Amino acid sequence: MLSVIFTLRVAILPYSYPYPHPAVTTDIAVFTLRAQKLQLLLVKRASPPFQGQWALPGGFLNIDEELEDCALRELQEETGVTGVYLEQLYTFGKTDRDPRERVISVTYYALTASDRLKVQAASDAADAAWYPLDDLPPLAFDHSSIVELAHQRLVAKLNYSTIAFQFMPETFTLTELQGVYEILLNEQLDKRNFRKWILGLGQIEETGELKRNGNHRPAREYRVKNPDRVEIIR
Amino acid sequence: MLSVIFTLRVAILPYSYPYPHPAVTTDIAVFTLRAQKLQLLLVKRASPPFQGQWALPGGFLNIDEELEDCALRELQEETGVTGVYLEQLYTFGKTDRDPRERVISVTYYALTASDRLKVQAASDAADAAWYPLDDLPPLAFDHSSIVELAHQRLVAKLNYSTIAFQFMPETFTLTELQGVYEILLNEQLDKRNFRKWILGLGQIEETGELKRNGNHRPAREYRVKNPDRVEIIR
DNA sequence: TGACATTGTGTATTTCGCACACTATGTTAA
DNA sequence: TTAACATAGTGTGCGAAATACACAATGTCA
Repeated sequence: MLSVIFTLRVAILPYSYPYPHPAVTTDIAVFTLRAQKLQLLLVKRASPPFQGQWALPGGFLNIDEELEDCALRELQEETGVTGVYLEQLYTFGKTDRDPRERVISVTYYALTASDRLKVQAASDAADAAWYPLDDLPPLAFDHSSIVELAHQRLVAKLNYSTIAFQFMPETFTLTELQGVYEILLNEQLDKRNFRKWILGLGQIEETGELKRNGNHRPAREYRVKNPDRVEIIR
Repeated sequence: MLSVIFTLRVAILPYSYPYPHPAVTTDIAVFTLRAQKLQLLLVKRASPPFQGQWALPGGFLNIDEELEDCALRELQEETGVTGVYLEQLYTFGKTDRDPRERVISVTYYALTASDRLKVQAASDAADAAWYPLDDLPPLAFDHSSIVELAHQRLVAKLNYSTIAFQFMPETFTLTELQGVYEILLNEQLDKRNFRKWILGLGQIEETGELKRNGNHRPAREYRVKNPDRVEIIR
């Protein structure tokens, strides 16, 4: 009839709290802008559960590894992506979120400029690819909730921080920057008001160069004064 | 000379990831307003490490327990406090944050009205008490960082949510409510502007009663329309 | 019934967000 | 060389919201 096999593993652990411990993972929602769309980095799962389904990059925490290092390592191992802006998002721990065992996932979201990217599936995943956020495949586990929360956080932060600069290449024009905000906010912005506002923040400066891009007037190039910090504004 | 005793415990665990798992705890920063001050709920540790030192209430997650339930349970067990407003804060996981073993702490912060409180040290703690936030004793582990972050979050939320209502008793006067904001923001507010603003939010309503409180004109009583929800405003 | 202590109220000013249209300039092709 | 092109770059006016500011109203208590 039906055989139920229940696997018991014996582990020798140096701890002082003699009760079963949950597994801890990190999962990362990496966003970028490609082809005028907000896109999300996914990996195809190489093994069960959810084998063959798309999921966020992520994996188990090593016992002597910092949480953030784990997120960056998994990202690198599974997708080859490095050098992203990373921020902790939320910790998901529903008892039934993983069929194998109790798993607590500390989730992060990350942003990166599309010109920095070399995505390639690495050892731990069968495949890695960018998907437009408005056209995602079904995701494994509770990863849809993670993505939704990450997207909310990202949009909320546009209004009171310089987080959008994380999507920009080293130099850019004001028109390009405005385009980024328009994609993220999903609405058209007024050119004069946008420029007044963004320059008023005092977070970008002219490079002195002009960017030529077609048979028309070239645009001034700007750079972010503090590209590695996300500043709180207002 | 010096004996180093290294305890190894053998655990039989039904999991599929054959590597050592960290312990997972929750810690909770509970705030209330007492004696015109923002105060924090602390417990005195009954056992090592940091035995006898003050710490946030909290403890180990049961393997089949939801994270939030764990926070509420530990709070109840260690301090007797129940019925608070609870929100996830951040997950702390530095490899060296606990001398015993690797511990990932999912932290929460909580708010409660001072009239709801019956604090008493329960089984798991030697003592429990409120301390003014501006006069805290040294805290165990990395709990100072947790408190600092929780306080930041609380103050930030005052500006764009109705979180301050969580400190109010069932009915209150506008003067009392203004006092709460003044304590939390640590600045004086203009009475007319405050009333215009707070009534404009449409989140409180008159009870119809008057509150007598001395030899002077009584004040109208108000209640929160939705006391269990924290609304995002603006 | 009058002194007291706190409640409750309005207006003027400044600041910020938002709507709105034309001139400037480098490129390219005739 | 010059004129058409395509995008870059710029200022002002209006309404809403935030802020500054002072006195009349009311229940209590002696």
